[in-house]
Amino acid sequence: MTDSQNLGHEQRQVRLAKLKKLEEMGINAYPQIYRPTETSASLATKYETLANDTVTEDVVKVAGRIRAIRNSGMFIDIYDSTGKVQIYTSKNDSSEELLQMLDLLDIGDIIGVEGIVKRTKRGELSVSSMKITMLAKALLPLPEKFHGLTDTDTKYRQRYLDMITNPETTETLIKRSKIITAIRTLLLDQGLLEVETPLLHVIKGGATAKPFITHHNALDMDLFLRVAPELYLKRLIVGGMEGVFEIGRNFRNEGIDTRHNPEFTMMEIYRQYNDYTDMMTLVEQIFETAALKVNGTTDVEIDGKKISLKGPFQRRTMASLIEEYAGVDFLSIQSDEEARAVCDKLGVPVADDADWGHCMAAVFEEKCEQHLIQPTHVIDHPKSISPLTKEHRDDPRLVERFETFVNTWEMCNAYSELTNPIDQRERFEEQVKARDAGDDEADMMDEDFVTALEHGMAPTGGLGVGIDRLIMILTSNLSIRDIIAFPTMRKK
RNA sequence: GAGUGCGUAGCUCAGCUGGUAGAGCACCUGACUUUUAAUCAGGUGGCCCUGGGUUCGAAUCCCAGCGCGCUCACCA
Repeated sequence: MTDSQNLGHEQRQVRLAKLKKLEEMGINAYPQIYRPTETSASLATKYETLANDTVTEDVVKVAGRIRAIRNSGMFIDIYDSTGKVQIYTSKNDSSEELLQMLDLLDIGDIIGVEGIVKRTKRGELSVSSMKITMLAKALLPLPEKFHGLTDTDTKYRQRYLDMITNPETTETLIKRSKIITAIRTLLLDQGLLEVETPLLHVIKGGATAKPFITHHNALDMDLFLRVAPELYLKRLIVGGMEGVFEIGRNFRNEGIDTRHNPEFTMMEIYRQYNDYTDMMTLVEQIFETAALKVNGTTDVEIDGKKISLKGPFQRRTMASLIEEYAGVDFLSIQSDEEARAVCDKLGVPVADDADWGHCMAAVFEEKCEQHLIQPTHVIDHPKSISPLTKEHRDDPRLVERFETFVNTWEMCNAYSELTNPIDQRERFEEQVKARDAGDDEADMMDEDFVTALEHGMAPTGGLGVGIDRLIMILTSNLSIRDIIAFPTMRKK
């Protein structure tokens, strides 16, 4: 970046001069390796009982980034991944070499320090330096440490600066990693197999969403970045795998806001001889396990709302929620025309050719979602908005599907998977019709997938979990950009 | 995509109804073997986001653009 060369011009010049001086002293300011013997945390544990104003005889090596220099270098705070270590250097009894190095240090430098463990009069556990080794000379100044970095643009574009100056940013990213590990462990323990399926799709399918399109040169063929892994994971079930899951990125070419990033992390799970009720239980296990693992409790608070992730979650049919919040018994409506008239009366906008199912979904979104704060499985969706879902065993207008809502956000989407190839072909044909009519989010016909079903797929339960939103809930963050290390940004 | 707010030193922010740029931290010089956002004295540092316009004069007012936030639309 030519940008960085202009940044902090004056302060950069000062640091370059110090770097030059190090070179003249025969010091490599970016050495190959340094191996500390202790961390901030290990020192704190080992010397917990060391009394104030006490010097040990223990020589240790620590390393970290300089965050503060006080009293002309007498006290230096360095931070490693476990916390702070104070470095103490007395000018009175230090070598010429050490004092010279002291002069060349700046806030932001990464150094290694070999010295003796002591606790100062004021009670700060410290390393009394004998030798300071430059491990990485920083040429640019860090943001001010008291306020930290607050400019959102810089936080997202230069996340490392955000991490260095705002510990909660790092904590959130660590939690993110732990949540995913906890879920992965749970699923592996249940005997599921973690698999990988293509990100480059020849046919867009598995979700109603606008895709990113890219091009393969050698094949001279357009490809879609996947909007969902669903259709490939099901092929693995057809092939005989008992249960599979994939945690990975989906790409959807849609708007960016506090809950949407163009690439986001989705987890999908498929298990033979399960239906959607089994998937509800699995959702509860996943949420509870992740919460307990990273927070030690199933209680969370987000946006001032207290939420309990302890299962079982309430199950509510979409129809019953509509009845409660909109006062309409949608199941008694017989025709598309009547459904559109009801929407009109409720002030819910729908397309002129919207069918009964689309109307029902629209009313649910407008009138019900906003009330779903505590975890709720919304079950039994209309068929026409669910092209990959098995028909409901009690009502052919509905499907065996649920979406789990928390804090009004859709967290999960799950079905008794559609396995009937004849039915699946018809559903695809309806999607193609919608697509031809201008709905570029509708699915394409996937002949190869229908062929797979024609070979026979066992009854299967499937579940998709929006991992980013789960992480938002578990870390009490209201913006997806705060739980993704590098959110998508406009080119500067 | 629409509405709206913001953009001033490396960072965090002031800057009134227009009069030619400020603070704290950081940086430099010095003091103090003391600290915990160390302190004290002095100093350096600015394409006031970009481009137009109004005006004797614009960081300030107007228009357009760029970037970011928020809300809405689309969606998970």
